[in-house]
Amino acid sequence: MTQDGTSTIVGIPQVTSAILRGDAYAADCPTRRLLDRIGDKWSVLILLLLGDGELRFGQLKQRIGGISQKMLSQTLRALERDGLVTRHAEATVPVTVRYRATPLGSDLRAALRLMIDWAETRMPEVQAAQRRYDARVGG
Amino acid sequence: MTQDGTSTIVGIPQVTSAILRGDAYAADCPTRRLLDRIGDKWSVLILLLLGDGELRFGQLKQRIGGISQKMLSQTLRALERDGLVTRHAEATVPVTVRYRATPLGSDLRAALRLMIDWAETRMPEVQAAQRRYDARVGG
DNA sequence: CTGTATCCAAAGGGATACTG
DNA sequence: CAGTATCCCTTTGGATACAG
Repeated sequence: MTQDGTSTIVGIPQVTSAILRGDAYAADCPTRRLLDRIGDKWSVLILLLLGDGELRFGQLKQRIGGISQKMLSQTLRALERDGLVTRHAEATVPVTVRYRATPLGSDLRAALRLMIDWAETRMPEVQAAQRRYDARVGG
Repeated sequence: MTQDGTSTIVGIPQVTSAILRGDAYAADCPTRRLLDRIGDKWSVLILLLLGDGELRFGQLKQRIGGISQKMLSQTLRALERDGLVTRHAEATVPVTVRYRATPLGSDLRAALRLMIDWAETRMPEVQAAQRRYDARVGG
């Protein structure tokens, strides 16, 4: 901890160890950037879907309601760059592209599942809390 | 599955069961909205910090590098509304406010920890993948 | 200390058109 | 089919000022 109350962490800052030490999270922490990407709206859904095996671009697009071609393409490229999915293009006419999760991506998917399961099972409690809050604020 | 290829799910759509059925995720699925909020950049960090016990507004602000007063305030209110954190204001001068995670919030925090731990331990692999990707695309 | 309100710049992301 | 490029509107979020 430096004198101004923030910590300067070299190498790969570990957010959890920063917590244990009582340090501040560096704003430019690589782990935080990665966290932003993997917690991303579309990344979560794509990884979840790719747990079932290979899927084609169009299949992903169809099954993720509301995603635009641009965002799907963009997110897939980011996932590929991070080593979370692989892309295989077959030279058919028209071209066939298949995406699948890498072992690294599958591992992340397992962690994300927990978050998704939480959201699904706890949704009623969240909605009840919202109603209570709104009633309290509104009244 | 309706004829246009999308599914209309009533009540609380379950994304995982939608996957198992091969249905599309509804774009307006409440679970997806909740997922967006809990995967949010700031929510994750706040919940992580509140696992240690109570923290004051200023302490949170100090320990989360780069968060603005506006976003901290805004995110805390959203978390409170969802029943994930509680807010206790003491009528001191100036006022003292303490936040802590609810049981529901703590439970979510456990799930988020897995995601964070993944990010921290797998970061080297992700960075290696990025270098490989950039080399392949650049070259 | 813990907020809220406002302004405004920057980023996100949809729609559309086009290509191998 | 599976993208890329562009336009442009919308949302996000920081900075600042102000208040209980």
